[in-house]
Amino acid sequence: MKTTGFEKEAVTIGQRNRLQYIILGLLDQRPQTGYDLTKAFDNEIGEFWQAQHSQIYPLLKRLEETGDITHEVTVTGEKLAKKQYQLTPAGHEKLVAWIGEPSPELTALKDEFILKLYFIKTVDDPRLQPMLQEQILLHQRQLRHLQHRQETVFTNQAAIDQAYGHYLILDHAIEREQHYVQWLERYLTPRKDS
Amino acid sequence: MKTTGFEKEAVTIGQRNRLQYIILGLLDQRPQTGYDLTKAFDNEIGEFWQAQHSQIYPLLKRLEETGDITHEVTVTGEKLAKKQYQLTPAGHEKLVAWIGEPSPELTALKDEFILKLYFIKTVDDPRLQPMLQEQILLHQRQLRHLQHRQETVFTNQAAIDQAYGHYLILDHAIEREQHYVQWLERYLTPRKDS
DNA sequence: TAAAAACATGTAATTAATTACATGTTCGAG
DNA sequence: CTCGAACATGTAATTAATTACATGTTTTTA
Repeated sequence: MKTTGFEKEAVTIGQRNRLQYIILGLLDQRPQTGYDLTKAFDNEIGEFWQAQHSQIYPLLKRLEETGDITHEVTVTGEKLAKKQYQLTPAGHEKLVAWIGEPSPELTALKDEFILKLYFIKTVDDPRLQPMLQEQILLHQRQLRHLQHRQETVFTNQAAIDQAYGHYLILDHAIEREQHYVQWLERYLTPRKDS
Repeated sequence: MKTTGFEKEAVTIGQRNRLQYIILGLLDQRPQTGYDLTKAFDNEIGEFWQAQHSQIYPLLKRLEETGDITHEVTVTGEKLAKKQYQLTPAGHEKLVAWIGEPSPELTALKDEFILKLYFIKTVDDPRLQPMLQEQILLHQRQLRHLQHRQETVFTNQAAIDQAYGHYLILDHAIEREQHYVQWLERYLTPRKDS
């Protein structure tokens, strides 16, 4: 691959760019604009992946160049032009291929609290208990948020059957937060009543 | 901050650069070389943060410029010069300040398997069960690895007392993997005996 | 009806992080 | 004594991701 001299002409997308697959997956559900895709990260996708519009718009352009998506312009009102993107057959294949690939990598979790904990050397460090308390509040809040999402999104069995994967990951996230809180509470020393 | 004209002269390190604190924290334990720090990511730190030497060496240079660390050169054998880095009082303060700050952000977990699951729409999708099986093997392996680490690193109470935070995060990681495997197994449909 | 919020789309600058390039030394095993 | 593994330190190129800059339209609400 180093001797052909053609590599620079190819529109290449980094192998580890997983955002592109999220975009393909979202567009597989229905045609959407860049704005719509951006909004999706405020809602369900936001629970497990983050992206801003400044990353999405350029990527849409690249995906169109690689032939994975196309767009058509629709005009709302007098002059506001929206670009509705949709998958091409090639884009759909690419999505299916990605889902079918093995996922042999462990999550690279980058939890700042865990990082700080590592540098707490002794059980009686006065910073430990306040840190645990802060994290309990944080994760209890996240747990309530996730439970609320589950209650509002999956109100009946039909909703679960139509978006089973989404149901699974929300269920997984809820359990993860429950266990996180339980773990934190186990190491929290109750404060004395004064 | 936008009108002084002096900003460009300051050596600034991005606010979210948490690798610098890992380096400060590791150097707080004992003076070390860039190579030693890199090795630390192959071992315990590697469980929850990743960095290559190509990121570490330039950062050591910047931390020295900002006055957080200093180094002295020691020669091994005939001519191999090692740079032993150590914290300055300013660097120590910076580490302490960071640990003392609140950590109000949730982990941005970027789990490719979870991402793929989101796009599985129905319970009878033939890709689902193989995906669950693959992840069970992956997380069982990780669980065994973590348990082995715990058994070898924390062989007695004294070891726990000296590195309590490390003990906590290893304990946390083990429980997280246990729950992950349990969760996966719950959705795994047993294969029929043929 | 005026203002604010939401809709809509982009680029620029910077930083973080990975992969590849590049070089040389020391130590231990065979 | 030689060869390979581990020690040791850097830079370059690329990609990913965030924050800031930049502009304009439509809809809702006060």
